[in-house]
Amino acid sequence: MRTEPGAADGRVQRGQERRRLLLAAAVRVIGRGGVAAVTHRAVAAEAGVPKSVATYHFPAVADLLAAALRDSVDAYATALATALPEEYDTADLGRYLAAYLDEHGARCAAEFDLYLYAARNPGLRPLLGRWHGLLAEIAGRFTGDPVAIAAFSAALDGLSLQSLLRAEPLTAAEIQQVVDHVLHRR
Amino acid sequence: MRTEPGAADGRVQRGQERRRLLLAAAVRVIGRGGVAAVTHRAVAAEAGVPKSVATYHFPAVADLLAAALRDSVDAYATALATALPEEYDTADLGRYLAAYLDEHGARCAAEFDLYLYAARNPGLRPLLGRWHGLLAEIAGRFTGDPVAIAAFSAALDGLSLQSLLRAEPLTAAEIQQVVDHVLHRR
DNA sequence: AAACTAACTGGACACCTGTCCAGGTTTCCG
DNA sequence: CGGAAACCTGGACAGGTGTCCAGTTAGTTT
Repeated sequence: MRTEPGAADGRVQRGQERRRLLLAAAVRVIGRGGVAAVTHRAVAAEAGVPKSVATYHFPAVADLLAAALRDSVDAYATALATALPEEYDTADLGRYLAAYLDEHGARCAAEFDLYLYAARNPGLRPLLGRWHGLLAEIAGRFTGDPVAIAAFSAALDGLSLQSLLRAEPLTAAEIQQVVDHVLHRR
Repeated sequence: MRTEPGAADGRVQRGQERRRLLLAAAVRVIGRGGVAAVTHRAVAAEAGVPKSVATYHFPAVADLLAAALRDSVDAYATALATALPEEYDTADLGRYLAAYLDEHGARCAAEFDLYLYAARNPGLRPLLGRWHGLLAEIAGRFTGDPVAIAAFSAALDGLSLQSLLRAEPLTAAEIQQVVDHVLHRR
């Protein structure tokens, strides 16, 4: 029987699973030590696989970082889509972001690190279009004003970043207050 | 004649001048390749001095990064203080930030990189208190509302960050629009 | 002028890194 | 069943890195 290109394959399937394992490990490594800490060896050790597995799936370290960025944006988008109810208000948003910052601070730091990495590698910037599109779509649920959307998007990025520098992460109430303010809802 | 401790000294003076030279070089290196690119050798080469000069003034690379962070915040604060008139409005603010992002994008990227570095090294966080104080002070000129101040601070950070990812940096008008919006001035 | 000391320097060391590679294993297709 | 293909692996190599150090220079003080 003929298999379509990219169809199910025991080898390929296990390979791609290991690939995902490596990318998850990479994000943890970045969260701990920044993009600088990403090496084939460190990521492989974090994933609990031999070093060569990393060099096989990602011949160069840059490939690993690019894939981690893509994967990271994807993961955030899907997580957001499944965690928020169909109809949500700014309180839901505040709760979700606060929980994310509290539980996954390292992951959030990793995302910003990859963000800056993309800023210095223009070839990667298109990958972030989806991220900004997501922010704009969320803001679009509350307002049609393009300036308000831009302000919302900037404020969310800024809030997340500032949260990383505080001893205690931001609370849901703090986030909601700022979001409501930015959306002119008070 | 007796010299006070820390008084003018030919050796010390030249030494501190060279120290500043190294820190400026470090920021350029970070702007180009991120914190990861900071090595004694790379910074010394960028500054045009022998490698040992860097290791003498900053025994460990971590010392170099900490000093670069402190220096960077200081430089930004003084630059802002001298570039803005005594009384300024949001248009002045937009113009200043737009010019900064346009001319010193790499430096701005370096600041965010150090920002994240500090997030992962809690001992450095106090150095950023001055930065946030500065933002709060600026916002305080336009409003007394603490939520508006927080929103302003987050939006400025977010705007700067997003500007780094665009093909063309943000314009003064775009920045002013968002700032006015966040300050509820329209 | 002599002692003192901060600043400077090149070199050395062990360690870690990216990348490549030749060979091995498992799975799948014809 | 046989070959192809994707995966996996340990090792090797050259090159870059942090850090230390003994020795030198040149202001400053006494």
